[in-house]
Amino acid sequence: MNIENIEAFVYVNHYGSFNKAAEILFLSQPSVTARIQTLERELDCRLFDRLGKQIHLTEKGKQFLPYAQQIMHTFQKGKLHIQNRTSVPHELRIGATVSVSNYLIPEILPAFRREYPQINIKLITGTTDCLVEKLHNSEIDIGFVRKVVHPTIQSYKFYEDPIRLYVYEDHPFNDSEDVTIEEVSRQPLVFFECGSLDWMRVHRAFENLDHPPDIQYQVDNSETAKKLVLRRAGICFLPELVVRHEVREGRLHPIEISEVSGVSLQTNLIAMQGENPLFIDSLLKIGKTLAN
DNA sequence: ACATCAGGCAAGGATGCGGG
DNA sequence: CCCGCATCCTTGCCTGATGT
Repeated sequence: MNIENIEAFVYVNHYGSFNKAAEILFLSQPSVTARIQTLERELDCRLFDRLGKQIHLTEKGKQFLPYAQQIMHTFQKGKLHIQNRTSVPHELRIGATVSVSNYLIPEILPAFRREYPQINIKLITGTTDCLVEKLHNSEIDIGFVRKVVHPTIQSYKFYEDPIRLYVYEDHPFNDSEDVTIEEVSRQPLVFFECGSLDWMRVHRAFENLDHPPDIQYQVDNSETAKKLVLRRAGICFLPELVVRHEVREGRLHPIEISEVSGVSLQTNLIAMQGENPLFIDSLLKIGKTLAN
């Protein structure tokens, strides 16, 4: 058995391309082909279906993949363990937006540390643009940001946070069946402005009305917005993560508004192309558990 | 010295896509 | 529909490193 062949298999599957995997592994593409073929000979089965330009995992490939990932994972952990005894501890520098830092990071990092107890984590908070720049300057290894499209950056959908209207404990909307955007517009509103494209849908919901919404406070900080609602200064559209504890304690209540149903705030995990794939895989797995 | 193996280069076949 | 081009993977051959 050869760890390099398994590594090639994991990377080819991850990138869906022999070429891309070769680039990442600093090999020529024929070498990757050779590694996959060697592994296929060793396992006595085809791992990929080559359908013209596209490749797909075969059934056997799908069955083998979790074992291959496990081997890679264990190897990486072992390597880190040995390295940590002789060199400085490994550090992972994570960049995150303020809201991710406040609400997602505390949920993610304990689980991540359980997987990589040897890794020290450094958290850097900033805006999406600022974090993208830091990633390019190698000041951070990975980032949790809003949507980013850039040729040298790999972006993964990490977490989708539904946006709902939240009201305080004894607000009249708690007893209403179907609250309309028209009724919302007549209530004192706290407007949390986060600048994301998805957020524009909340704006547009008010545009069709014949009068403007009663926005009494416009704030750029979700924590401030939430506290204003808790102090009954108004009601507010907020991402679910921001108010999770208050909803659990019964201090805030979500109200479904059909005009803005399905609106959510997307958090993406970004890294430079091909870097830190194992950490990314682990974090994406942790991200999936958050959604449940 | 020879065998073996990994990896690179170049050529070739297959496929996808856009334009005429 | 056909053609040209780009892209992707495979194959054959060569080279260099390493083991026997």
